[in-house]
Amino acid sequence: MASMDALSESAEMMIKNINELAADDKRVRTSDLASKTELKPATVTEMIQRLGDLGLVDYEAYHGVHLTKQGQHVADVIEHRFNILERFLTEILGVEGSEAAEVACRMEHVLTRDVEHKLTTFLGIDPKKESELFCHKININENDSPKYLPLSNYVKGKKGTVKLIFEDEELSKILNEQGIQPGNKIMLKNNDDNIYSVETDKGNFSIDRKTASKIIIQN
Amino acid sequence: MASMDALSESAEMMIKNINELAADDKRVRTSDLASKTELKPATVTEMIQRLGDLGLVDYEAYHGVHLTKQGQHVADVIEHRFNILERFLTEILGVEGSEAAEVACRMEHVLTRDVEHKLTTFLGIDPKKESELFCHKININENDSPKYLPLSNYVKGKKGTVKLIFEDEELSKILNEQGIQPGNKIMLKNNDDNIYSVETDKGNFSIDRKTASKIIIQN
DNA sequence: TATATAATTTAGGCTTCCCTAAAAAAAGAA
DNA sequence: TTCTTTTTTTAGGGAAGCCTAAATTATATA
Repeated sequence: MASMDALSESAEMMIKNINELAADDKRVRTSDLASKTELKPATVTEMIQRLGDLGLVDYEAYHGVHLTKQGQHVADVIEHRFNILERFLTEILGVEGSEAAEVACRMEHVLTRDVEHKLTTFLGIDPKKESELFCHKININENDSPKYLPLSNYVKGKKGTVKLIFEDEELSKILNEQGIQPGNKIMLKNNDDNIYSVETDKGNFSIDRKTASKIIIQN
Repeated sequence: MASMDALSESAEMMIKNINELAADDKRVRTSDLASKTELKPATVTEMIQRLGDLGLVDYEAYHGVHLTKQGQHVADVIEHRFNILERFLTEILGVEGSEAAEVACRMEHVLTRDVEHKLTTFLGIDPKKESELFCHKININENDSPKYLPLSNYVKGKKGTVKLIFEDEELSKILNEQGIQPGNKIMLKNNDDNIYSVETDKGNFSIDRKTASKIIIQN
């Protein structure tokens, strides 16, 4: 197995792009890689020849490339690292989408396996179940006449839009980072006594009643 | 102000090392940089000449370098980024020390200012107070405005209110039974490495760092 | 002070990664 | 099928970063 650590960022990016352009089992063409990477065709040729020498890519002159088993493995690792970094940046830190993608794209090349695993676990994903990474879908159910209610009075299992958060800048900031901000959809998954379990597009978490009472929801 | 983004990782590393070797106002010698960076002296000369051309370093042939104001600024930013990344990796993710340092040292060059700020805030540090950055402890005074921190970062002996528990309904249930639920007061009695001893109104018990990192406390 | 030793720089070479321009091959059209 | 157009490769060049070996400058010592 090729030791990933030897690969440059450029080489890894080329592998990533080959992977993203690969449809069916079709070979990826130089010109497609050139436009995707914004490099000149001659540069792409040079790079894929190098990757060919490394056994990461099956290169045939004038007939494009496709990833070898080793190359595919590298691509998978990079994709995984990108995904968890992007999720961490957007869901935990609240970094805006396109910037998160850019930074994740730079960071993906310097993660170690250990850091990758620990970050994956931190995000609440079982590192063994790769599949979880790629499905974070949210069910949308349409509702009836608009009502404004504090989240503390809201209906279990119901989805609504955050309209207002009372006072407390510090609290707002924390809530914002978790996807609770005016305009966003959230769902009250469960509540008993003092605990309100909420699902937002940034994930799940729990808040107390007092906090919930400060969040006004429109269904 | 020099636009950081133009600098290569190598250049930034050289600036970082110059900064770390600078004592008093003494100029840093080529040979010292060579041994610290594990580069050959000729390579160091070449690099510091380039940095000189960029105005980041005051270079005088045969008499070493010292950072210009611009260079010092770059060094400060990098040091800051390294510190918060290292803290995040060790304190939040639980990455072992030397690996955390290595990864932080690679990542420090690809952070944007926004991500840097958000990560700093996440660690419970006010990004505006630079000074806090360099003291490895988080101090919370009685009269501070409310701060939200992961329990894994909280202050030993300090009482705070649980605000939020990330993810994982299973975990929430278990914690709830132990008195860790949003709205409740808890105290971090002690922590070493991976074990966090907590006192709640239901008694005392211990959790691991990973779990502690998912519990957000407000002082 | 003169000279030996140590530190530094210059000179020249190599690889990666980028480019442009020209040649070669493949694909499309007549 | 032949010829034109498009795609791809080759050839050659430049900057960044690394190197070794040789020349140069500074420093230490006799």
